[in-house]
Amino acid sequence: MAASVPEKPSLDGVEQKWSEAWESLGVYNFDRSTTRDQVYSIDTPPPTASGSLHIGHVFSYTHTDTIARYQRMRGKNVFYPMGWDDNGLPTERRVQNYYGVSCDPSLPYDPTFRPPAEPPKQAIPISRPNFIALCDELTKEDEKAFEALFRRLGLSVDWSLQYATIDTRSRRASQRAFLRNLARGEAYSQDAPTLWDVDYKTAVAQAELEERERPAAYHALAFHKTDGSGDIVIETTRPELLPACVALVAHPDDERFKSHFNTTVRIPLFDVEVPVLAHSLAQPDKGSGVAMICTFGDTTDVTWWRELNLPTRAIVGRDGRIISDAPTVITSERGIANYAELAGKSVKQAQTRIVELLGQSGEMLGEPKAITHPVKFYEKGDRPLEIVASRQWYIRNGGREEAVRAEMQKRGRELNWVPEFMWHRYENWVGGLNGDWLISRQRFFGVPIPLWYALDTDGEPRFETPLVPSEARLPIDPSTDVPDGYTEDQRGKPEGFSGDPDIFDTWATSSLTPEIAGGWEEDNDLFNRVFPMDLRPQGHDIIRTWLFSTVVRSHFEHGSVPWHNAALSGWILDPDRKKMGKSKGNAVTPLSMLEEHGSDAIRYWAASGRPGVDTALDPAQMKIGRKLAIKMLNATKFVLGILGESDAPPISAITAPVDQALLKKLGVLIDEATKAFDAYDYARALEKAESFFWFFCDDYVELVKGRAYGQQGDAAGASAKAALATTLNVLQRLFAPIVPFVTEEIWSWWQAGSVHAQSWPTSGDVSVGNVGDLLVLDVASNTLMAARRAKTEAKRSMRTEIALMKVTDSTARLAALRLVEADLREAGAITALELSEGEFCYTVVLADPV
RNA sequence: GGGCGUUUAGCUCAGUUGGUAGAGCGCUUCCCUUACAAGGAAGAUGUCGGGGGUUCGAGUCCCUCAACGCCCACCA
Repeated sequence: MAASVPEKPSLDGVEQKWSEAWESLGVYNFDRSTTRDQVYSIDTPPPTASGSLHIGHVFSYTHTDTIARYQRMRGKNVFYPMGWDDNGLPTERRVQNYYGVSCDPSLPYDPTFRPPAEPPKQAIPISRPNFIALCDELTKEDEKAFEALFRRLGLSVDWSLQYATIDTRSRRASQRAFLRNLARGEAYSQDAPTLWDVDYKTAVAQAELEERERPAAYHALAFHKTDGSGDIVIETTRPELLPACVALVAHPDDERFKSHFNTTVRIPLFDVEVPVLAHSLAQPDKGSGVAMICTFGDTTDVTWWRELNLPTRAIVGRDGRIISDAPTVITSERGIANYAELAGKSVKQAQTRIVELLGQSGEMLGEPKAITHPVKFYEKGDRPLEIVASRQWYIRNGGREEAVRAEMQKRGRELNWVPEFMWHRYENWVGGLNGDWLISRQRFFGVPIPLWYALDTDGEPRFETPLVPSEARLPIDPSTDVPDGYTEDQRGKPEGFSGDPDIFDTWATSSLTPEIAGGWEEDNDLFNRVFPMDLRPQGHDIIRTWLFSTVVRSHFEHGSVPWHNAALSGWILDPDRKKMGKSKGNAVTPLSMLEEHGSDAIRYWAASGRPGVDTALDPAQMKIGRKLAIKMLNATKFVLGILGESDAPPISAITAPVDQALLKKLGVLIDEATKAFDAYDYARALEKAESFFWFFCDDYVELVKGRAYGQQGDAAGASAKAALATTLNVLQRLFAPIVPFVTEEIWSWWQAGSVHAQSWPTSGDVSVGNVGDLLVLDVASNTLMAARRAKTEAKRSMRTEIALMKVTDSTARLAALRLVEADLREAGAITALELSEGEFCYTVVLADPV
């Protein structure tokens, strides 16, 4: 078809022009009529809706998009949905502030409730369903902004395939999956010591921990032996837990303490008698070699408590304060008085006070020795975690059963990890689990645990036999919905029922993204066409959470891995090589970068980052991307100008040796790019295509333009034109996954349809038979370069004529040179040519200045 | 303490069955060449982290050490 090239090609406005065209043409629509083997399905990460997108999102989502576009061109029907993670604490906090409301799950649903126009000073308590409705409303706005940015970035998502992790479909899937876990015995509740955030007042899972170096101090405390034979001195960083002490412990082989085992001592200040016990976890080289076990100071205490069958004497409440009632074992007068000094104080205040008391009583030896040590925090929290006993729901994940752990590790090995070494992180994590997956949270905004409990005659819940809704009723909210066989007026009454007040942790729902996006049990026809999915792209920091939990759910529900490939993206580093934190003031908004450099340039930068490799935020790389896009505009315009109005000759017209060589080189490029994309290495594909493209522009086009204009006759011209047209066409397709806007623009100048709907080229497409010698191209390039060098070194214009070129080279290379001699002559690289065999050497004589 | 990754030109990084060190940026010099001056051409630049080994030959394979980064671990 005749080309229609703009007078002055430009990148201005291509993002808007083409993203609108793609939407209206439905270029990226998923076609649900195809079978599983024709589908390529992607479990897109749902970004957190209440944050803001940062450049890291742009980076990693671009990687996925290049794969999606490649697979689409390979003829796959790409299932590329978008989710929004609007479920969880960030949204909860935002909604509270934005509307001036607070969630009270004990309140009934009010269908007429509307928040006031201005948030009131005093937060309005509302029911959980009302609260969720507001969360839904507010996150919709954020999601629109995110979608606009992703569209501008050129993500080839099918925007009709959207979900939010709090929407009805997700809540239903989350509750359904849980009820099935419950029915099969994979989910259970247990009253047990749990890591607890005292500010959020919720239990926290192992996967959500992080350690922070905090100042602390060793306090040396003397425990008097009850037999009067002296003292045992322990060192502790948490003297305030003395009333919760249930034993001392030392290593069984520690000679210093062997004689003390199974004797008793009295706790300083409180006079409670506790035993001295032996356990192999006690470390002789730590502190004084003997530790006090409290319920509970840290996770080791929990292990000791469980394995040594110790009693529970909890003193830290869920608000992080010392509870008012002293353990009943404290009976001495001073013990009761000392406890009263601590009751109601925060842990920190209690520590200050107890150190004073210990000083007065003389039971602390010397001054506290300041240290810093790692302390466990909830990753979103501000105060150290406490350990409190509470009833929580768990899903088995291998943390307590070797057999389940082995199954999870086997699933990990079934995945193709990109890059491969990321698998070690999974293996490491699963191998190090020390408890099952805690899924319940004492928060409001999230998917409610879909259970009620029958109340006995005393009004106490029967936790062992929860009341379970039928799947047909889902999603339910037990705070307002009523179990079958009961009426609302029985809520909270003896012999009545109560709803489980808790919600699922956000990972308990997002571990089901393949099921939610794929329409599991809602649209099984669709689900069977997309599951198990082909690709899970995600950050390597959430292997232990999102990736692992998704594997756990899929393993139990479907008996398979949830996807076949897991591609882990790297971090964006700021120019100081530090991980770019959202709190860092230097964070540039993605939109401003897209506006400044253009979407293709940003994508080029992103695609230059190898899979899984941390990459610096580098504006220089973006500028190169923009330069490439502009070069593509200009080169296309030029080549189309050479090709003229009539159709380009077919590939069979390619007869000139240099053209045959070009096609051969092009075939090699196609194979390399294909192999790279198949291995999820978009960066390598780009690198290869880019270097070919610059060679094509700088050398090949320069070399053959004269012949293509017809200066060596029609047949020779047709050969050049066919090679130019074929190569241009192929290059546009090869670049399409990386820089979709400029390729669509230049494709539209001379081809019908969207370039993104074209097939991926194969080396077979460009084969001209077993001909073409790459040596011809190499020699031609060398000759062109020798001519340019001579002009540059003589500080002469590139228009300067070459009077004579003497070439000494091998027989084969001289033969190759003769095959492009005419083209070189027309390109101005030679006029007179002298050839001789020998050591490689070019001598160039320039014409005299005019 | 365990695991993983990184270490190649001033900077950012390629280097895939072991075979004479690469790209881009930056730098120097030159050129308005009717596709491109927000461009083009050419040039300079490296004990490939250290040490040892295998080999005719090692940036590439093996051992070892070091630095940096990340993950994990029972952190009294």
